[in-house]
Amino acid sequence: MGSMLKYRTAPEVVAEYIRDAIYRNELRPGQQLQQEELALKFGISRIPVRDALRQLQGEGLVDLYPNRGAFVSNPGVEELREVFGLRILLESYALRMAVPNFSKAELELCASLLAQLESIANRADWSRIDQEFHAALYAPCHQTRTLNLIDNLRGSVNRFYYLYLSPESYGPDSLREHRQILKACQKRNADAAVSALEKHLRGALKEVESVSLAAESS
Amino acid sequence: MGSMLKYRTAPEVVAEYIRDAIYRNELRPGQQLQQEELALKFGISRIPVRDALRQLQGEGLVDLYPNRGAFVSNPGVEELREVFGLRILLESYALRMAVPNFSKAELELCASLLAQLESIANRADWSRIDQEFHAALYAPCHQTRTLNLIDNLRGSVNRFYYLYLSPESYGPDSLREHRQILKACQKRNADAAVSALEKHLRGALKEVESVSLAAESS
DNA sequence: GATTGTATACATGTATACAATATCCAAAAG
DNA sequence: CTTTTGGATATTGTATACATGTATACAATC
Repeated sequence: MGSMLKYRTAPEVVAEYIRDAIYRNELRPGQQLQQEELALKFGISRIPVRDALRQLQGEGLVDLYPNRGAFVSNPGVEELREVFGLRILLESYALRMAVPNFSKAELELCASLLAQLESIANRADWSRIDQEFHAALYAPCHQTRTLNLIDNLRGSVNRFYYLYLSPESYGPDSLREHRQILKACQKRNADAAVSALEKHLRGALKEVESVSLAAESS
Repeated sequence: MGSMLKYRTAPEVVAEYIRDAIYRNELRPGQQLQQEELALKFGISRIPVRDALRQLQGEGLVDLYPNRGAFVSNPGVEELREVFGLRILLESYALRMAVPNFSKAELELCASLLAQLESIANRADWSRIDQEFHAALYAPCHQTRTLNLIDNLRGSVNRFYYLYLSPESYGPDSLREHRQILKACQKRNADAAVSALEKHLRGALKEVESVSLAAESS
């Protein structure tokens, strides 16, 4: 990490709030984000809010239209398919590099996160821990730009996964695949790990597709 | 600004200028970008300049340090290797999807750009046409986010390729590989095209590595 | 002499004020 | 009745002014 200063600037605070709210589906796709409203909420002026929105645009979470405003990005089915294609490509790439590097501690972290997932019912916690589990899987590849890209891609589509689906519907399959991935990592079997991960992502895409298609035709 | 072409907003104009200057190595890696100076240059205030810098940060061309300023990004050898790894992954992916889709017109565009490359001596033109040739190769995959990612990755490292090397040194190899790629596309041979592209990129990485290592040890 | 503390200059961060643009709705024309 | 047009309103875009943080140079201390 660049600096150890926990020093957080106003635009970062605002960006983090909006990002989190989008992840939680508190802010819905297509919804407008008004500068004045956000400025009032944080007791600041619109300038740092604009900085935050620019940053989020770079992450693909927000679309900016000149003189019209900022909107939570709302990808169609085609774009979702494209992003999932990229995720499969990049997450497989990162996982394959990570497998030979896993330390004992890193494997235990994954196992611990998986254990937490096994005993979770509510949507918000599942989403957060799921994210952490995947991040822990890829982290040992030690490539910061790659990890950032993966984070962005996951962030821009994962919210659809949790938008309408209940943990009961996606939980069992997802958990089984998670266990397969981790077991393969423990055995240092990169091919098996990647193969299980791909199945996992293709399953997620199918769920998201059905939800998204239903939403578009309404 | 004197004659404001209505085709873009001020931040975009500034961002494009800086981006282009970085590509041309007019602005060197590590160099500071002062808001006031840029504002004066364009006859505007610092606010739209700040917007432009935020945008460029998202593209990875500029690093922003709070209360200290904006600097042209200056990746080390490790990061260059990482980005080239990502480029090989993503550009191969895009090219493989593009090959079956090439129209006659698209193939002719590539051929025309290649012909221009054959007869170019100066560095700046080579860089621009080379960029266009590669863009034309991947465009038929019709995946906008993928193409944007590739553009960003190319932009953040390609400038090092043209920083110290003379066209005489990289021209011949590069041209031969370009011809191989295009020929394979014309024959709809995706494997051959991707294989030639990978060789091309690995060669470029080697050149950049030697330049960058020399610069770091100085 | 080297290191630490302090003052000054300068660049960045942000608030306020104003300008430009888009949106909305009512009134008029077809 | 539909379409168009004009202006009122709201929101974004930008300039100016002020506040805050950082770096450089110099003084004080060990």
